[in-house]
Amino acid sequence: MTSIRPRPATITDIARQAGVSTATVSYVLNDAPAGARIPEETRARVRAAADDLGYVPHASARSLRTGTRDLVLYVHFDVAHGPLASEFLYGLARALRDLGYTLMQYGAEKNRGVKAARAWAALRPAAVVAGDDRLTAAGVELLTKAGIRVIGLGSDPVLAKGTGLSTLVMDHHAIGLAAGRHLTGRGYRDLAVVLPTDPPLRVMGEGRLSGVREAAAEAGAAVRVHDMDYSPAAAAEIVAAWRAEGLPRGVFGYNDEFSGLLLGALLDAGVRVPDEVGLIGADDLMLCTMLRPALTSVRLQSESPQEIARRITEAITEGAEVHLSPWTPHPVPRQT
Amino acid sequence: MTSIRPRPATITDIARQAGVSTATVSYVLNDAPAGARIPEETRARVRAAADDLGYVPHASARSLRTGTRDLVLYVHFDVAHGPLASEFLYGLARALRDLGYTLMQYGAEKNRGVKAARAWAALRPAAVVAGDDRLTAAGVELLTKAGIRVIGLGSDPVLAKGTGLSTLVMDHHAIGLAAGRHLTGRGYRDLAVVLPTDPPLRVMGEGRLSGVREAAAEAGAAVRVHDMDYSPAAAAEIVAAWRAEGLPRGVFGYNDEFSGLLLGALLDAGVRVPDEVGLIGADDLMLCTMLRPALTSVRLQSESPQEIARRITEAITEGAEVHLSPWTPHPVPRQT
DNA sequence: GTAACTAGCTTAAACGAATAACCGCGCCTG
DNA sequence: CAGGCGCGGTTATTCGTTTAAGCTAGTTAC
Repeated sequence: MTSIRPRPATITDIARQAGVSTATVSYVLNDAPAGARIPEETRARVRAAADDLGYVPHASARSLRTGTRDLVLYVHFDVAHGPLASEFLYGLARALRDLGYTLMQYGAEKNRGVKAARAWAALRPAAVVAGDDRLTAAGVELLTKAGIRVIGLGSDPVLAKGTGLSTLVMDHHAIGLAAGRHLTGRGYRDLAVVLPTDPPLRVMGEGRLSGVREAAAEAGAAVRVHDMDYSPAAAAEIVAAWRAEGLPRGVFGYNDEFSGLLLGALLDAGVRVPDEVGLIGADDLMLCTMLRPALTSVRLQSESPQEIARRITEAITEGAEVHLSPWTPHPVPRQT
Repeated sequence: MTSIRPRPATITDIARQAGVSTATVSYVLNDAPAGARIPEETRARVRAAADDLGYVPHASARSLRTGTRDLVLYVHFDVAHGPLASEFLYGLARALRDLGYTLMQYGAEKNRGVKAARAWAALRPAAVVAGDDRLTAAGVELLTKAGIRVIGLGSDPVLAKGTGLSTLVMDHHAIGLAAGRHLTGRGYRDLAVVLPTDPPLRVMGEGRLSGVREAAAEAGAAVRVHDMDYSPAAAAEIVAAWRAEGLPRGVFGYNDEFSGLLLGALLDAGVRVPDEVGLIGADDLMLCTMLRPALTSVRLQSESPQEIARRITEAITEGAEVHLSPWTPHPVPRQT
């Protein structure tokens, strides 16, 4: 097999075909002011050759020469694949593109800290957005020293202040507070909260729990806490425990999916929802409208992606630390 | 603000600090055979300098020089955000990395055809995996001419044969066949199938429908078809129509999420599931175990990501057309 | 005494693109 | 007729890296 591996056309190829120098080609193709004196006839010849050869500029050769970085790396955590995260990412990508940046998702590496940071830095992005579970101080320092802005997803803005690390967080306390107030607002004084065992989720769960605790304190309600992994069996176990020790009146199930599992287990145990136990999730997934009774949830309304993208580019161009928390929670009451 | 924008260290910086030439640095850092005669003492000096400066090689400068492409672009379709797609992608990324490639997701562009192809080609990937809704013949040709392999997600392998386009498809007919046989196997002879209105989903839905039709033909069953968009209202409308014209005995709801909506609407209408209407979804999401009655579903078992990655690299290195269909459907019976 | 060899490097040329600086020619002006 | 200038480009350098080819001082062989 002597298949000639096709080579992408370069400006040199165009120059040869159009009978000009590569400089001329570059000036024409970029409409560069320095090459303003090139007559239309030559321009046309160059453009025809480029078209004919199917020329596409070599992005990294260009950025090597100009020293510009337009890549923003998004290292998603394992949990970031719901419709909520997906839509956020999509909007952000579009907004960043409109500002001249290219957002790429890069999620293969399980490794974290300096090792991961080196892999990211090799790509010379302008910024990297990464889950805080991937970041270590040494890793952040390596990136920062290389002129790469780091935006920690879920990192604590208070801790980050002054370290050069920017943050993009969901205010989990506020989510828990909204959920808790919804429950206490219904008159429930005996609350239960589910805390996922999966480590990245657990951190968020603890933030949400503290919000529920605040709401409970306001209303003089009690709060029970239950570890749960994401499985029907775990949900059944918790419900069994409730049967034994007495049902809670209001439950915050961490999010819609954990709440969905709990709801199934409650119904299996013959518990009447919401007459005996009220339930609220979070994320307001379509799932809520599939369940019967339909699940009450805390919706997270995001700021406009344009605004978030603008702030991120601010961090890039001005080297500023930005701290974003673009989601506002509000409860969506349904049947539970 | 005279913040000196930090510049990543280069081999030139290391060379200066270690008092050697850049060639030596390169030889040492790459353990190159050509530089085998460099004594340990010099090596140590170079490595110390590299460490000290926090050196990370510039991936695109390197690949510019060596002419190697190790990037695989994955242009996800809008629908690719379920746990199924997520897990597949994750495994693929890891497997490709182990083979020396870097998988990146690049999903911002709504545009398709030649315009999108140009954007992808600018990044000089070794291959691009893209939804067939993003591909046009002209776009594929542009990429192929630039030596970039194209793998169409969901493209028809029969049509692609000989065009140079590789394919990675889900066998929707087989999914529909499995679902249909499950329903006819329960003795149902009056079937209904839901067809999403969203264009990318619709194409898959049609494939699944043809599978159900085959199963129905085998058993002498009738098949009704209903358009549905992904909303509770659309589900309620279909159920209302069924009430009017007579309930189907067995329903294939396209996937778990559409089936979940249907289930909710059926229960709202007082229909007993599965006594009056049997229901099966597809994807076997955790959602199935949250619903009551728990949703029967068609699970898609994927081949090992290593094998898929190997085939993809085969397409890259040998320029071969590969046609993959790594998912096998089998029904998971639950309560519906 | 010199050719041959080795150790330990360095020099220089690429890769694809951008761009500052220059160059030859024709024409006009003083 | 020298000098200047506009036109239509070209030359050369650079970005960070790799790598083939060379170079020098010292050692060994004959």
